[in-house]
Amino acid sequence: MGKDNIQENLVNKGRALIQEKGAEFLTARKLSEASGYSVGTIYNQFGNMDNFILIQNYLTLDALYNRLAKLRASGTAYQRLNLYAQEFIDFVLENKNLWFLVHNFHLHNNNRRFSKIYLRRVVEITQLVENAFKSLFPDIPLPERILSLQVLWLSLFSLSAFLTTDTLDSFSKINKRSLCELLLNTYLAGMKVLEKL
Amino acid sequence: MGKDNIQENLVNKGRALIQEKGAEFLTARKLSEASGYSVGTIYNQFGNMDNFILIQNYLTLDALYNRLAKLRASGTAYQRLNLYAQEFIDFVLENKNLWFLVHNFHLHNNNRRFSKIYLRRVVEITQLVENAFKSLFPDIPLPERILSLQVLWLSLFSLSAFLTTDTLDSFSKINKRSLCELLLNTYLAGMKVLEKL
DNA sequence: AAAAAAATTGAACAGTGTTCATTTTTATTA
DNA sequence: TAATAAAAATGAACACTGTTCAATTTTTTT
Repeated sequence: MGKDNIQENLVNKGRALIQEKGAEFLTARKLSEASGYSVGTIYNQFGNMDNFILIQNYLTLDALYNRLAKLRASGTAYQRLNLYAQEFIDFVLENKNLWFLVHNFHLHNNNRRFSKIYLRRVVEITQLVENAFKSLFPDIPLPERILSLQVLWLSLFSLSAFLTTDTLDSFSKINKRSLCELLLNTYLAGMKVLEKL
Repeated sequence: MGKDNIQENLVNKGRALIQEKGAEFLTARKLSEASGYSVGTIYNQFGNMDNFILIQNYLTLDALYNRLAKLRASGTAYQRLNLYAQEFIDFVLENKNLWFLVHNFHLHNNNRRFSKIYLRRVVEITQLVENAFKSLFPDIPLPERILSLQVLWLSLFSLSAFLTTDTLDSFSKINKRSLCELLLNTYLAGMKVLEKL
């Protein structure tokens, strides 16, 4: 098949496959057929399928970061945190299959760690929110503020896995969007109280 | 191999395998070798491996429920909620591989739903906590209280996936136990505030 | 003891990720 | 340009999945 930018072609084609048909559809052979490159070429480019998925997840986190970063200067700190949450939920719902893969992979990956390549993105997103946190909770010392932030962000992150599937449909008729918003608002209210103690 | 209670033998042997060697180790052939029964016998008993895993997860949730139910009558409502959380965290940390499988499966299952067989257990655990909630937040109307409860429980549930792996080690030096406890206490403090509005 | 029914088996099928000798393409040299 | 060397692309083959089902073994009934 075509000569230049094999890696880019494969990444784009694979991304389209995931978005259209779901993360489970992505196999080396299916990607080979869909892209026109041989299975061997995929392995020459990425080493193994885990690395390929890692790149996809990096791109997904990158896209999320860019969406959130746009809101960097909007409203008060409290408004901004709510806008971040809204945007986060929108992003996840718009990219269910990609987001499913992010959750899916970090659970299945052999070493079960955030890979360095996308740990950086996770940290960057955390720092984005930390700026809003700093204004909102000036009285909480930095270490504890970071801790509270990490707990909130990880809670929303892990809870968002449920947004990508219909797992919850049989458990509760709860609206998925309000699920995350209720967590955020209740948690922030709690922080505000605990701040003053 | 032996005649009676094939199903029970397979479930027990499989459970030991998961606990000792991890969920990834459990395959039809490995279970066959370890148990002495043929692969075909496994399929005669369970139909497919998904059903086998479903039974394992049911047993895990059953064990969790029993651990929590013991605390049913202890302390004040607030104390009890903290005891529930403590016990929940202990259980997860003591049964990492089994709990990993619970999370793992509901994400990978084809239909991506809580199966009926263990949805009931999840609901039962929820009701256990709802009793403590009722005492703690008498002023919140039932529908909203249920909602808040489901959000908290699902947050802790999804967050607990991180307790089963070392995924977080590169993200934060945060103690995993305090992770869950901070979520609980901050969320409860927030509910207490929002209750009075 | 013979026949019928039930239970157990494991080779075989289609799928997965992955490897690597072979082929093809590209770049370099004469 | 032709011959040679280096690099890149290939896909059959390997070891592993879950799953099936004709053939075997065991148990039950007659």
